[in-house]
Amino acid sequence: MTAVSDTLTRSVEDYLKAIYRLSSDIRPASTSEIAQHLALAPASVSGMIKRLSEQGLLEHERYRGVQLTPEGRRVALRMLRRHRLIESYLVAALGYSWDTVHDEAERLEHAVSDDLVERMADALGNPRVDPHGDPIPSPDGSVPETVEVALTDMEPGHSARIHRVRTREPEFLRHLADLGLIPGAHITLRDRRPFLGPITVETDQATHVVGHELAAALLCAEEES
Amino acid sequence: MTAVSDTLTRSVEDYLKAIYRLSSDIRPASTSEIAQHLALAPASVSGMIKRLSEQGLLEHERYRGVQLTPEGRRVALRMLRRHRLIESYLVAALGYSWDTVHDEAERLEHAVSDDLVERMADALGNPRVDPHGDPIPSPDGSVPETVEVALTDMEPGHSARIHRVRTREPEFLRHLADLGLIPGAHITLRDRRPFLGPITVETDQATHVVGHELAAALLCAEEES
DNA sequence: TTCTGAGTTTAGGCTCGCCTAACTTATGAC
DNA sequence: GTCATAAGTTAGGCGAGCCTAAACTCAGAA
Ligand SMILES: [Mn+2]
Ligand SMILES: [Mn+2]
Ligand SMILES: [Mn+2]
Ligand SMILES: [Mn+2]
Repeated sequence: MTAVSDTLTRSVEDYLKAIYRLSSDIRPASTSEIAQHLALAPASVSGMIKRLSEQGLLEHERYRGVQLTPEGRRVALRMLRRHRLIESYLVAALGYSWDTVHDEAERLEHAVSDDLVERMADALGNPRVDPHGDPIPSPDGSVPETVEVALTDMEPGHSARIHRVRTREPEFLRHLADLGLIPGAHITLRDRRPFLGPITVETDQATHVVGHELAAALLCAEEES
Repeated sequence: MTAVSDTLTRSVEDYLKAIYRLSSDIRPASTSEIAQHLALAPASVSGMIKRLSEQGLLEHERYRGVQLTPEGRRVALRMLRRHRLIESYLVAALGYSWDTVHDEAERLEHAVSDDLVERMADALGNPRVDPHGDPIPSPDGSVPETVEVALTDMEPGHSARIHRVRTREPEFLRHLADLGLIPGAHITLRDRRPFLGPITVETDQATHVVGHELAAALLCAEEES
């Protein structure tokens, strides 16, 4: 029983996670995208792609990009579960703040055993989302689907609950927390200026005018007003 | 501020830990000892020794062995603190048993940040020994000295408290726990047969006749009877 | 005092994972 | 339809970290 996942290096695990994020059923991930995401030279990525497709972890169409095989996806989701549970555990059990957990999890995800991950999950009561609102894949690799809309795509006057925050930058995360724009917060879109202009959003505590980029990072579930 | 410890690989950290264990002020660690301890070929160890002595982490006298420099010792003690605190945390916070924590700690020690280690220490109230009774070096690298004697070196009739258990083998550890021979246990040596013969030891619960090897793994602090 | 064998080192080879430089392919502007 | 250019691939190199095989060192036995 030498499962593929027993022999994977840290690099390989991070490649597969990156490709999972960057590709979809309809769109492969390009070499340069992957290189950018992992801060590597495109040539290095080409080399790794060759190895991983020979190992059956991804499908490569030359000059077109890559997609994960079912096996590759399995590994990616396993890493994602680890990463997000570790983040959750650090926040809930060790007093970390949501802007500092990512780097720690990025390393620990490769070092923990399945046993440890499940113990952390149990200790937390098997949470379904991590501190940033990202869904935690189940051990069998299923990811709960949710209907989410970016704050930039909502209509003025509509209300919603913030589900998820799409950034890992500590400064950005601290700023969002300062504004009360965190997962679970109830908000109403008050105004939206055209041409990527500022957005006025009301929380239960205050009203903020924020930039388009910030608003685009907030994924929300719309609610009846 | 590029401290040496920022650029060390997992391998290097494990080498330094091994050399810390195998050498003393009066006795260097030999190539073959290190190779044995890390399950590597002696030739591989020779190569690494060359690199590490060039980096100033150890002193090498050709054909004689190695000793840590102060810098090398600093790194080794930092790893030992990590290892033992991780073991302690896994047992105290996540329900691990003392026979299963070692392998997990052996990997995690290389992945955790100083911040995380100190958070775990705080969560546990800064313990001074790990689940096996091994002392946890302080952040500044000092190790509490204790007077310990192996059960095999005690005189019949004398009483003691078990301080420390010198093994990492899960089966051995489970057996010791079954017999109640764990750190903190109060014991009295009843009989000691010559020529590495069996040893009769009495705990507060029962009396056991154990082999010499087992008794040699129990480090005790003698008490007045 | 020589010799021999255990222990140590060197030499050479391998994979992984990265790099830069040079080349190849696909694409879309014309 | 050509062709410039962006994107992708190949070629070659390097360090880390391991290996085996061969050469060397040294201490103790003869
Ligand atoms: Mn990672
Ligand atoms: Mn997250
Ligand atoms: Mn280790
Ligand atoms: Mn221990």
